[in-house]
Amino acid sequence: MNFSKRSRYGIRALIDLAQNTEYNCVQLNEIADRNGISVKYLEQIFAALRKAGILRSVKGPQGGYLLAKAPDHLWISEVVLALDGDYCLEKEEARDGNRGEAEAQVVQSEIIEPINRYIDEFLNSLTLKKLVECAEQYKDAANDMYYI
Amino acid sequence: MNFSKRSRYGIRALIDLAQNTEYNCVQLNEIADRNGISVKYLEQIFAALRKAGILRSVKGPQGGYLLAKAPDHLWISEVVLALDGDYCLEKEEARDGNRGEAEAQVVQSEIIEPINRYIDEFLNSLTLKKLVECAEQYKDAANDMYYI
DNA sequence: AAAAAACCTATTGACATAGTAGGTATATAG
DNA sequence: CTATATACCTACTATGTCAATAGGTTTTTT
Repeated sequence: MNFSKRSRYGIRALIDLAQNTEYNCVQLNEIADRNGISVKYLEQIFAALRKAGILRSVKGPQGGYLLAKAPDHLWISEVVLALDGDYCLEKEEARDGNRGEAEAQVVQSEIIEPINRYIDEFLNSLTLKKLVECAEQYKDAANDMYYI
Repeated sequence: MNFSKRSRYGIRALIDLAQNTEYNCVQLNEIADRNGISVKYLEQIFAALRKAGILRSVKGPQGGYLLAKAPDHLWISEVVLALDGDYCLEKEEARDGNRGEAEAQVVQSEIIEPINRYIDEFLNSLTLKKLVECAEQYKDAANDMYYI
């Protein structure tokens, strides 16, 4: 049970991008560098985000990436879906016919489904904007530490 | 993001065991057979459950397995922990020093931790007894279908 | 003594993940 | 118009985990 690096890096990179864009695009290698992520790996991640309509890109010198949506209309569920495919836990089914069907059904309805529902609702209510605000708070707090 | 077969099979087998024990032990191969699970694989699963103090075993003819605890005192979190180790999502950390530390921290505190908390509380409040009751309800419902 | 059960350890095949490598295409700046 | 900076594309690889299989040994009952 885990969250892939792909999604984690993608989300971190989007937070970074949202913070550093000033109507202009931001270069992928800058983002990769600021976050300690392999450039080549982040390329693949951004390709998927672009295909999903989450990012827009500009080629050539001074090119880079832009958010295709406002951060408060970009849900984290979309991002995870674009990067990892369906994040729901796999359905539990008895192998053949009805041997152990009741038991499999119970695992499905009493464990898998409730967890799926929670994660789905949770990621569907979380926007990039929220995460960016948190990152700013965190940075402010870290800065304050220096001045005490 | 998924639940392992190991845990799924383990839980299903425990539901079966709880339903079929009558103060006597139940043979592993019967459980495996009833649930369409490989005997050899279930052996490994039961070995782990025994080491975790969830099952007791009796060797020799007429031997088999018994629950080591009452079903209403056996939490599903224990079972998953015994079979898969820690089921919490891995911690998100910036790779080196503080490059991207704020972003990594946000992923950790705003995504990973809330999901972990939910799953932990959920599995910690779910007992085997509850699952057995559900399985019985499900079987009754399936039986009723025949008589309509 | 034979058989039935648990118990133990090693091996395997398939697959996914995380990353690397080496290029091509396109737009801008000079 | 050429060099360069950027995105874009496809293939490959190393590692590890999961799900199972295989082939035994040990213990206890009958």
